[in-house]
Amino acid sequence: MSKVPAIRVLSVDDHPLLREGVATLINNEPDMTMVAEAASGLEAVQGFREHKPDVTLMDLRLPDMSGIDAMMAILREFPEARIVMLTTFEGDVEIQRALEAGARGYLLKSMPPSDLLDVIRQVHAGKKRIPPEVASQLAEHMGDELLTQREIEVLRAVADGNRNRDIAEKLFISEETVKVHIKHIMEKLHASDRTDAVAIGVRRGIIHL
Amino acid sequence: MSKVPAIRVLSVDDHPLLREGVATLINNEPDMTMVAEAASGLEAVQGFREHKPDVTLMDLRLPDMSGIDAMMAILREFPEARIVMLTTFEGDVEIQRALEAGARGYLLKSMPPSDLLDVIRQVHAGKKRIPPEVASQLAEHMGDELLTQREIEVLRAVADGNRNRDIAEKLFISEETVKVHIKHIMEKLHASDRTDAVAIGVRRGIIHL
DNA sequence: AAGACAATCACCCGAAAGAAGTATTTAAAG
DNA sequence: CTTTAAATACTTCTTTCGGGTGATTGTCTT
Repeated sequence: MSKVPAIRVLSVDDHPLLREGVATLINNEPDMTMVAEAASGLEAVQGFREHKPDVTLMDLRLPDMSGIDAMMAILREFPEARIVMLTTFEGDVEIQRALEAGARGYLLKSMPPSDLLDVIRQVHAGKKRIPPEVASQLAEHMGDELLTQREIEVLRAVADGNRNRDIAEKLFISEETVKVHIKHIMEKLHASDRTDAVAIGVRRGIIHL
Repeated sequence: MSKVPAIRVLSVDDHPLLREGVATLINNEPDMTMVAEAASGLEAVQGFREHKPDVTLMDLRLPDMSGIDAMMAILREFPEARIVMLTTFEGDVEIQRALEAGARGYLLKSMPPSDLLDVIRQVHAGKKRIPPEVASQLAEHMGDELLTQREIEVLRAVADGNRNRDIAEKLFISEETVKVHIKHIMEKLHASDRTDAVAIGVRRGIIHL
């Protein structure tokens, strides 16, 4: 019989226990093997360089940089890298950003391990896999306009408790312009006021507290 | 030589991979054994009734109820239960509530597994263990006055994007009273306005989005 | 070149929010 | 039985916010 080489996996997560769980799961599968672990974005890039895993499982929030940034760093160097996000539920914007940046899959830590194995195999075979829970969350806000970079800056400043006048000073624009930005933000997010806008922005992963 | 009975552990977390990691870690220790797992608060209570574990590891956010509520439910029935919170970082208020409600320890998922084992042994021996990272976070807001239940209700309503008038209607009080509550909230949280109050409330674990 | 969009600024106006003070009622704590 | 704390309510005053309308500039796309 012909022996197929095992799928070599890299796990990136700042929770040792989670990595341990992934390692146990992976190494119990005959056709998979865990080749490395990383607890931060930098470690992830180094680990990828060193081991060239077939599939990388990447958490979204890491101590040094976001998982998306870490993924982009890897993809710049290895465009054919197969990376799957594995995270607790985040807003639809995070999901979208991850997929646009080149993630081959998006898994939730609450999913059954069998789904995880399934997606790893599919991604290794060159496919993309987005589970229905994630896809439907994504579809929820399909038509919605995205905030511009400037609007996100303003929203962050609002979330920090700044008045319009303070935001104007910090961004070197007039208070009137700030108001226009906030008006657009509230329209795009369907928010009733600035506080609601911040809450929605956080829920959807547009900003972080 | 006398054989000491192993420490029997129950793990409560809605992430299967995390539970798997805990199980692997525990079962690799000669003096510990994993007797059950639970993915929700209800399962946790049932699992405790059935197995009477020596130490219970409990996540803070579960699908059906908060980990603190689940812990309180268990403690009502078994006051001598030894429960340790094991979670990602939450606000100081969550930590305080957990400890006041009877948690014997508070661990972060980002800590090294050896710390976890250490705390389990200490708690099993009847001690309480709060790691320094957690303790210092707790000390940060030691002098601060806590929000009253009513104030938390109002803050939740603010976070939902309600105007003062709407809050007044929903809580069956006058708009003036709502203003007084919000003034007190902002003073206690050192917030510059209602939006800041919501942001701080979320960061400190007083409310959730 | 035309059109679309993002970012900028201005002026007006009414609605809301926030600051400060006073006061009553009830409930808990001493 | 006081004292304290929480929740309630009202008045006055100032500041801030948010809606509407309109305009300019630069960039990018078609």
